[in-house]
Amino acid sequence: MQGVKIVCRGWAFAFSILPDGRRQILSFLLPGDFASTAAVLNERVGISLQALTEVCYCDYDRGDLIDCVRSDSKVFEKFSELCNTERNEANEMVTDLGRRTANQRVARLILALMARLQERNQVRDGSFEFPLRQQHIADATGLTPVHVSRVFSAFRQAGMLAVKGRSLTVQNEAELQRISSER
Amino acid sequence: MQGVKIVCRGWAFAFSILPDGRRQILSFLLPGDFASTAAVLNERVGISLQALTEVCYCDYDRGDLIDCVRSDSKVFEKFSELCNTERNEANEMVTDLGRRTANQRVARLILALMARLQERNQVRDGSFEFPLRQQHIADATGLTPVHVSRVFSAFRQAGMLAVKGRSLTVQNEAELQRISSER
DNA sequence: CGGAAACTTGATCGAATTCAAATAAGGTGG
DNA sequence: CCACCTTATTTGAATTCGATCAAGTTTCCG
Repeated sequence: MQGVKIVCRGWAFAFSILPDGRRQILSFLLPGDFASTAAVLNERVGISLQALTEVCYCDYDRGDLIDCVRSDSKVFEKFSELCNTERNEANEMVTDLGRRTANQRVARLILALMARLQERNQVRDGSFEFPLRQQHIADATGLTPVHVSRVFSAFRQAGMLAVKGRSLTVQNEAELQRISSER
Repeated sequence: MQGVKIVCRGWAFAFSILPDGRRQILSFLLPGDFASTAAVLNERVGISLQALTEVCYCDYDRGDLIDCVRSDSKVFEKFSELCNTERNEANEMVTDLGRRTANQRVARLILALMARLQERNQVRDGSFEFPLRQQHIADATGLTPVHVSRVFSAFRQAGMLAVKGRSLTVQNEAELQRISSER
C-alpha cells in the first residue's frame, strides 16, 4: 500500500495532464510540504507528481497519520490549517488564471514562491534557489514558454529580477508587487 | 460565532474579488453542498458567498461538526471524501482556466453542473434548472459576458443546447463532450 | 570540443476583449 | 393586460494579448 509522502529536501510539483500531452502544474512542493494533504485523507488522487531537483522525502503510513490527526486535537488543528492553506492557494491560482494578465501571473508566482521560501529561511538578500525551467513556469501560469521568456526579459530589463544559474534574485520587490496587483 | 452552512435548497456560489471589482467564481453550491468544506476546518475563509436563487440552508455549530468528524470514523471517511471532491474540482478548474479554450470551458461547466444535478436527480430529459446569468458563467470561466454570449449562440445554433427562461436543455451531450475533450 | 536542451527574438496569426449600439426579456405599477 | 423601465443578451467592428512558427543564440555537460 502506498504511503503519504512529505518532502524533506528539494523541489517537486503536482500536475495534471491533458489528452494532448500538455500539462497544467497545480502546485509546487517545497521542503516540508505534504505531497498534497489530500493524499492523507484519500488514497487515490488523480494527479501526478514529479521531482524538480533531487528530492528526499519521508513516507508515512496513511492509517497512522489519520489516527494521529483524529486523536490529537492539536494535530487536527494543524492539519486543518494546512488543508486550508492549500485550498486558498488553489483559489488564488484559479483567480490568477481566470482574471489576470501574463505579467501579473508570472510576477505573482515568483512572489508567492519567494514568500514560501522566506518562511523556510531560504532567501538571502532577495536571492533563492530557483530550479524551474521556463517550461514549468509556463505550465503553472497557463502560458507558452515563448511568452514566459518575453515576460522574464521584460522584468529583467526593468531591473526587477535577475537569474543566474539555478538561482533567482528579486531586485525590486515593490515593483513586482505593484504589477501583481495593478488593475 | 459564525456557524457552518449547508445548502438545503437553491443555488449559491463562492467567489473572490479583485481590487478592480471584477470577480472570479470559485465554485457553485447546489442543494446538499457544504458552503465550503474548508469552513468546517477553519473559521476564517477568504472568500465570499452569494445566493443565486432563494436559498434555504442549515447552520451547524463548527465545534460540534469537528467533534463529530473526529469521533466517528464513518463520518471522518465521508468528510475526507468531500474534501477530496472539492479539491479535485478546484484542480479541474485550474486546468480548464490554464489550458482550455473558451468553448471547452463553457461546455465543461455545463456538463459538470449537469452531472452534479444528475446525482441529485434534478435532470429530466437533459433539462434542468439553470439560474445562472451569462455574467456568472463569464466569472466562472474567466471570460467576458460578451464572449460567453457568442459561445452560447454557437452552441445553440449547432443544436447542442437550448435555454428557456431559467431552464437549460442539453440536446446533444455527446457533441458537448467531444468539444470538451478535443485537443 | 561537440551536441542537446533551454532560451531568445522577430514576424505573423488568431482567440478573446473592448467598445458601442441595438434588441430582447422581465418585472412593476397603473 | 399593457406601457414603461431596467437588466440581459446579441451583434458588429476594431483592437490587443498571447500563441504559433521559425530561426538564431546561449548554456550546460559529457
